[in-house]
This record gives sequence, structure tokens and C-alpha cells, in this order.
Amino acid sequence: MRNTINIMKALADENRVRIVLALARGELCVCQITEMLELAPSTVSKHLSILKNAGLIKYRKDGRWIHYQLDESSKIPEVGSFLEWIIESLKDSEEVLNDFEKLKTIEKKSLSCVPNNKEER
Amino acid sequence: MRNTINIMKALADENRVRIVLALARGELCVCQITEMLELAPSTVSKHLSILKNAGLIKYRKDGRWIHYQLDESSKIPEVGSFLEWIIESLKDSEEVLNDFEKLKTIEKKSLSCVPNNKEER
DNA sequence: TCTATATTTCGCCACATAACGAAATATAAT
DNA sequence: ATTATATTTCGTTATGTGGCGAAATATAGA
Repeated sequence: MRNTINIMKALADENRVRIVLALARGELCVCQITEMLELAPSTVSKHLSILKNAGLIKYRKDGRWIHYQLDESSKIPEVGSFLEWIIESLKDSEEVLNDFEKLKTIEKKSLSCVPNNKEER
Repeated sequence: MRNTINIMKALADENRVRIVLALARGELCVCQITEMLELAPSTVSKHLSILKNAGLIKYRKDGRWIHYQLDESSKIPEVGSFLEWIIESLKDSEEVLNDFEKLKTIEKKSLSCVPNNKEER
């Protein structure tokens, strides 16, 4: 039950829900999430920490950049089916579609973490 | 999205999760829920109110008694599938099984709301 | 090494929340 | 009508939470 409560608590915040739905679209760097949410980097870092501790997301480092993705094969059994549920529930919601549009713009920008920007360096 | 966040917030509390799982077993009266949770009646009332406002439960009055049940055909679309998910996730958890045992004892007691007790009056 | 940048951690603050007891409300019994 | 009982609402308190800026940590570049 602790696992389930942790998942519920992790998702009891709109910004964290938005992060999860954005990650459902594909892996993102902290800086992209920060720009999408328009929050302080420290706030975003705290949100990501909560999601990670609930077993919902995982990360990989790439130099100074940290990329997060949904942990669909989490060692916590409930996570997989829960992510299916919430993504299905919200995939067409207005806020999520707005975030997707925003992410398209963010991905076009020359953020330092963007792969093609990196390759040109 | 508002609906989903409300559901997440409603379930971000262990006692409210326990209520939902107890109601999955069948309709209960406030007094039974209160005795199961071992909380003040006013606290239980507030928890039930939150669950009701999230669209997860509904009630019927029977004189002074109020019986609550899960609202599986809630007008909020996400509720049905969400309840399926959480019941499936927690049906075998220790805390929930303990509550079921407790409820068996409570149902044997002559609480004022118990139907056969009422019939004998 | 020093400087720059990305991210996390820490400390603080305003607001939210769960618990309780008291009061209010609703219903039944006498 | 008064008394009893079940439940809800209100007010208070202690604890939790989301946001921010500052400091710390991690990595890259000059």
C-alpha cells in the first residue's frame, strides 16, 4: 500500500502530472521541463525527485545534462498499469496538448542539451 | 485534467484509500467506517466529503443513517477505470485485508445501522 | 586553475491539509 | 415538546507541501 500512496501523492500536483504526460511523449532534459513549466529550476528539481522516489521516472546523465524518462518497467509493480491509466486519461486534455505545442517550440530552440546542437560543437 | 487531479488528491491519503477499498467490498454506513478507521466522526465525515466531491463515492440516507458506496458509474469519466486500477492494485495488501477482518467483526456487532438489528426493532 | 553552466540541496515562507473537539443540523423516540 | 442519536460543519492546531532564491555540487571549457 505504501507504494500506491506514494504514487497518489506524487501525482496530487498538477505540475508533476504535466511532467509525466510530457515524458510520455519522450525523454526530456531537466532544462526542457523547466522551460515548459516556467518554474524555478530548484522547484522542477524537487518535483522530479518526488516522481523518481515514487518509482515513476528514471534518469541518465549526459555530462552536465540529465535526461528523464518514464520508468515503465519500474521495479514497483503498480507503476506500469498506473502510467497506462493516467496517460490514457489525460492524453487529450487541453493542458497537455498545450504543453506538447510548447515542447515543439522548445525542441526547436538551441538549448544546450539538444542533440544536434551538441553534435555541432 | 481537473478531474484527474482531484482524484489523485482524494487518494493521496491512506485513510481515504482504506475507505475506498472497504467500500469495494460493499456499501457501508458512516458509523462502520468510523469504527474501522478508529478516527473521530468529524474526521471521517470530512474524508467522505472529499471522496464524494471527487466523484468517487455516492450516498443514500436511511433515517439518521447514511450509507456510502463506490460510484462506479460516476458522471466523471475517469472514475470507473481508476477504481478498477486501485482495487486491483491493493486488494491483497496487508492493510486492506486487516480492514476486511475488522469489518467482519464490526458487522457482527449490533450497530444501530445494521439491517437485522433494525428489523427487530 | 579559474570560469561557466546545469542541476540539486537547503532554508524560508505562505498556503494546504489531517486530526480533534465543539457546535450545528437532521432524524427518531418518548 | 424534549431528549437521544447520527452526521456534518466549524474553528483550532500541528504538520505537510509548493514556490522561490541562495548555496552547494557536478561537469565542461578556457
